[in-house]
Amino acid sequence: MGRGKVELKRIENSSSRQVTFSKRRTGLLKKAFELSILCDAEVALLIFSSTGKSYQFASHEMDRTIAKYRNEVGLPDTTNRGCRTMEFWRTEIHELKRSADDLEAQLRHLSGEDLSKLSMRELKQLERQLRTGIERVRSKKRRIISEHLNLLKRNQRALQEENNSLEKRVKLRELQDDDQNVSFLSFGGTSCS
Amino acid sequence: MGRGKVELKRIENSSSRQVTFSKRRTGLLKKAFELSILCDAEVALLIFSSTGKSYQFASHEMDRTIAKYRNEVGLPDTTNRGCRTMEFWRTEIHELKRSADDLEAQLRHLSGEDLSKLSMRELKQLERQLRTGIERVRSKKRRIISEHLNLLKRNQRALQEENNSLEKRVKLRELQDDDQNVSFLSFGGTSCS
DNA sequence: AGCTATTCATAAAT
DNA sequence: TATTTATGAATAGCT
Repeated sequence: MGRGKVELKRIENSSSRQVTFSKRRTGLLKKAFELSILCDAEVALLIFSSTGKSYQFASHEMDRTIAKYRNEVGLPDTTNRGCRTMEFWRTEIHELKRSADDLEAQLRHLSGEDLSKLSMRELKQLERQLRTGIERVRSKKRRIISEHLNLLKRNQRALQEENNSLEKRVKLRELQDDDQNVSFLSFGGTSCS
Repeated sequence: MGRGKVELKRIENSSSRQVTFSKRRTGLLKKAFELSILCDAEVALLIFSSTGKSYQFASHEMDRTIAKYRNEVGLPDTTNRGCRTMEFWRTEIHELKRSADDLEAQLRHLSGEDLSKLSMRELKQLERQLRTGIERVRSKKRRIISEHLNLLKRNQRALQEENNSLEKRVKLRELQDDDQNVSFLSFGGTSCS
């Protein structure tokens, strides 16, 4: 943004670098903040300028977020002792419960319940979502039915063919019987088993 | 950015929130990266979605940056651990996550995803549920629209009445003015302000 | 620091 | 989810 693209490499001019650092740092911190608010996310951001000055943002307790990171990455968390750990788990569980509640609310909405607090726009989104869902379900059903039909047809064809061949054999047999009968009648041949 | 401003508050619609989270997270990580390159800064960024998924960026070794932060903030870090109740919390969390997964699966089904394992009977149930849902949503929409219409009509009627009364007053005033003009012309009455 | 001309990011819709 | 489009934001280069 600005008057021309910028190549992604260290800005050599030191004062430009400083100015850009200042502007972009502000922008980055703002965006981190916005993400945490808009999307209910937990965000921690640490920035050190090349001259060593430090800037941070943390949507929650910084240590907590770092602990979470450590936990995620695998290493046991080095920040705290027992009691705080417990607090950590408690929060963790609380959040999981909250997100479960959220999921349940979504489910209710998709079932057409609890609609009273939704705006027109949200209702429209919901309807679109439901329409997409129903269309997919129907399409899946059609596929299943058509597969089933194909199967039946194939079976039918096979049965038909079997029928034909049996019929031929029967006719053949009848012809043979006739022949034998003829033989029998004509020459008094032996009986067949 | 995008089609309209966005209020800085948690996005209530969960799927919008998810989409926005995904987009903004990407943007934020990119900007963090650019800042570190362009300005030769040390940047660490931790992001956790509200459902607990984790994303990070670190221009240098993450632990190094975190240690730098701790040093900056004052508290040197401790490497202590050891709660035996931890196993309990772990289980607790595991169960919560499982039930959340369950809810998510249901949601996916209602959105027409992951249908491959469902039987015909289940698909039919799903379709019925979706139909019910969509019908309820539509009915809610109709109610809102009709209420809105009524409101507009009432307003319109009120405005019309106000118009009528204003019109009357204007006519009255015109009549009075005419009278005064007549008076003025006939008897040289004083001017009005 | 301010000021634009531009490029970017992204909310909605598809 | 990916793409597209319409718009609001961020910011590079100047002053």
